[in-house]
Amino acid sequence: MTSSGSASANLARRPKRADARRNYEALVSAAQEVFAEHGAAGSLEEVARRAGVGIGTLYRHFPTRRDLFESLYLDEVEALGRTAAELADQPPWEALAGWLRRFVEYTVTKRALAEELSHDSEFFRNCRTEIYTAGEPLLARAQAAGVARADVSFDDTVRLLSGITKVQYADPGQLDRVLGIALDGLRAPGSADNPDR
Amino acid sequence: MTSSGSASANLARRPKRADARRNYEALVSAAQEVFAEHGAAGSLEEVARRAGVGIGTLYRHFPTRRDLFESLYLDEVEALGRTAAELADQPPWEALAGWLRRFVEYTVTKRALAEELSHDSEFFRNCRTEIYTAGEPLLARAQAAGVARADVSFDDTVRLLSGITKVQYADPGQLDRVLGIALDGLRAPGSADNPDR
DNA sequence: AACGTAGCGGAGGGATGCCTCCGCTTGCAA
DNA sequence: TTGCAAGCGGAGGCATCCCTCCGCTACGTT
Repeated sequence: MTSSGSASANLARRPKRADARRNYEALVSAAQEVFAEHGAAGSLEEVARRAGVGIGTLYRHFPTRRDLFESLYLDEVEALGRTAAELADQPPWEALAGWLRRFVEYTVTKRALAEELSHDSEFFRNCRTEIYTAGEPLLARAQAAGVARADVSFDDTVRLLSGITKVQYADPGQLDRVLGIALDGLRAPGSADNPDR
Repeated sequence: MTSSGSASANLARRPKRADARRNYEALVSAAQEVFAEHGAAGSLEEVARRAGVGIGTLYRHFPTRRDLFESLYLDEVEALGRTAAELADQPPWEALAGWLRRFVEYTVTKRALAEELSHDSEFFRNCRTEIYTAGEPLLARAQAAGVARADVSFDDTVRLLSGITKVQYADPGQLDRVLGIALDGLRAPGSADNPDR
């Protein structure tokens, strides 16, 4: 199972022997660190090093770089889908804004995903689909309710937010401010209940 | 002259012998291509290859990677300064928006700059300063005139726009739309003359 | 306690990048 | 035309990364 994958598949891949699972987990979190720091081009040897594990071990668990990416992101992408479901009973704008905030919060530590999202691998095409399935209705609903501007596609939105995740900020507050600007730009011109500004 | 540099310095560096100047120019434009494609980590050997020049030649003209960056960006950063001056007689919002659009247009083909702008080298600190000197007053003026929201710093603005330059777009129209959203978010809530939406 | 095997680590070959060094080439001044 | 310094190219040493392979280790089972 190397390309299509859904949640259960990811779980099923977790190895069973105790030491193996320990290493697997160490690798995943080392990889998150490394890719967050250096982007998708981060070195696999550094990942192994940081996980305190031989390079051979990394390659047995993740025969290709892509396998490693999959394990990193599949869970999170699905969580994004769940978040969308949970937000369904919020008012349209709050639902959209909440989901987008979650989107940024998620990818900001994982620039590699955003980086890769435009690339053309089967796996990432699936991730894209899953994300779009989750988020697009939220935008549509907000637009239908007249609280999000109508001349914007979900794709536009994702790219805008992806960009936001890609730069470094002086402090978390700045990210919040910048994100606030973007969300505000997304808002329909007349739409009222202006919260905090 | 490897660190501080202003316009004339950059011009002065241009070599005089005909073949040398030819190579220098080929290198600069090859470097623009390569860094636009691969980001700041692009390979110098690829630059030399693409310029049709030996690697030794590259290193004589640009002893360090940074020297190469300087030559690429100094001119452009200064052009950004000049643009700010030219826009000074426009209404506050148009001046700000125009400059920011120019900023994006400029960096979008040169992600490397945005990438490096946060790093801590003397040269890029100078670029930053120059950019801030050019743009900050435009924001201040727009804020004073009540057409740009007041709770935003110029630094916030630059990061937002830097982010926008960092993702790939399906077509130029999309970049325009996304940029439009961002600029709209930057706008003061009540500010009237809504142009195109 | 003993054993079979899943799992481990890292040596090492191939590729690529960085940068230096030095013998050859060539533009141009006289 | 000639001479020579400025300029050129690329071989090669060093570092890093990718990925494979194989002898050793130790987990969990019986």
